[in-house]
Amino acid sequence: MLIATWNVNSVRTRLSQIINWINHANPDILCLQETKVIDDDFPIKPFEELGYEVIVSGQKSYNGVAIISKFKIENVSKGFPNETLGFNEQKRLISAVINGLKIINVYVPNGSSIDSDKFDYKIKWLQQLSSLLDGQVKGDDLVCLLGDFNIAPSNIDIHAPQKYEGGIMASQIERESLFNVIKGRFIDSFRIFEKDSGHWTWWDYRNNAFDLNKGWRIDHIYISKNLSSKLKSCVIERSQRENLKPSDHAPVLINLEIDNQNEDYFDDDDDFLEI
DNA sequence: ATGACTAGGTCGCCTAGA
Repeated sequence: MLIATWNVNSVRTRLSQIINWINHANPDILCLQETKVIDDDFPIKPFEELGYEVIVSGQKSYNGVAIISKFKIENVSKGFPNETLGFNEQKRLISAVINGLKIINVYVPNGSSIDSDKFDYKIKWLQQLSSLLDGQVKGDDLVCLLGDFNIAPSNIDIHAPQKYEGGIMASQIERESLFNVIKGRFIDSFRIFEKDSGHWTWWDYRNNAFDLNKGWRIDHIYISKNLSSKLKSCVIERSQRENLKPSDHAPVLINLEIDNQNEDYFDDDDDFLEI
């Protein structure tokens, strides 16, 4: 099963690029962030015509997340469970169960700068996410937590770590907050296959950053530890950043060797007959 | 670097992104 995440920076502006990439990469599940559109205006039809189901949680101008799936989407949840804490006005979280796998698609706040109110919001948002996982994810659950985290987990995830040390997306408090979300429950899919620096998922639109390959790795696909033996690959689809009028982020894609539940049942029958 | 790009909203500048 191919699972992808992509901050598209407006689903309507990027629609043809997204459709082209789906036709090229053929993901089973595609999680989008920064859709920048209210639910009624989300272009669902082009995805349905390709055989996908779509769930969305969006707002005007900013934020917005969506899950696009070839398989049946169940147990849909939008935002955090406690509506009274004020973390659901910005549409940054959508989750569902697909083929028995819990998919949690996040668009973590950027935080602006570390001395801003937005930074406080980012840290508190991550605490909410950690609490959500504490409350809802049990030891044997199969979980994929993916999206735009707006945090480089370590210095090797930044093209010039010394320049950005302690700053937004690189600060210790953000990394600790992310660690507290992950804390032994998940593995970073990309780092299973690539230990070196020089691999980015985001390049600033400014200063010719992509041509100079001055990027950051801030989009991540975390899988629960019980899925580690199923993980076959994790790649950054860097070529999408070369598109005309691209998103500033590239998609990230994993291959998890788990099948449609119905197919599993057939496989089990075959095994039984052979015995 | 009070900078640079890009998108969306209300409209010729603002917020926001990261």
